[in-house]
Amino acid sequence: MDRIVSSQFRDMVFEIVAQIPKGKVMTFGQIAAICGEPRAARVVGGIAHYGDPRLPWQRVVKKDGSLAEGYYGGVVGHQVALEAEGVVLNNGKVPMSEYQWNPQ
DNA sequence: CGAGTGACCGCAA
DNA sequence: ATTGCGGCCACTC
Repeated sequence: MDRIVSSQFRDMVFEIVAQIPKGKVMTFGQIAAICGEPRAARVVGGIAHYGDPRLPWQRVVKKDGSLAEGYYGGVVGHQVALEAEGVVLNNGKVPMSEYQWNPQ
């Protein structure tokens, strides 16, 4: 097991999001839980907003499969970005059972 | 430096 | 099913 010596919640989220493969999506709560704080889902959202816009935050969605509201262009732009990645949305939501990715 | 906000999640009524 | 509240970390003013 490799431990992230960065010891920064923010850096941890960056690594995880950056490692999400194309066509896959993760939830804020899931990422936060992997970072060690299953209740800091909101922190991930804040980091996403103030973090590196170059990271594929578009692959990060809510726990129930709905999309983020503060993404560039709104939920509409978010949906388009996901479809461009090869993710098919159903009823405006992502079938997590098929696209939710779990880090090794 | 202090206080407030934020792209969420889970539970309770 | 819907609404309201608490909780965590980082960043901005």
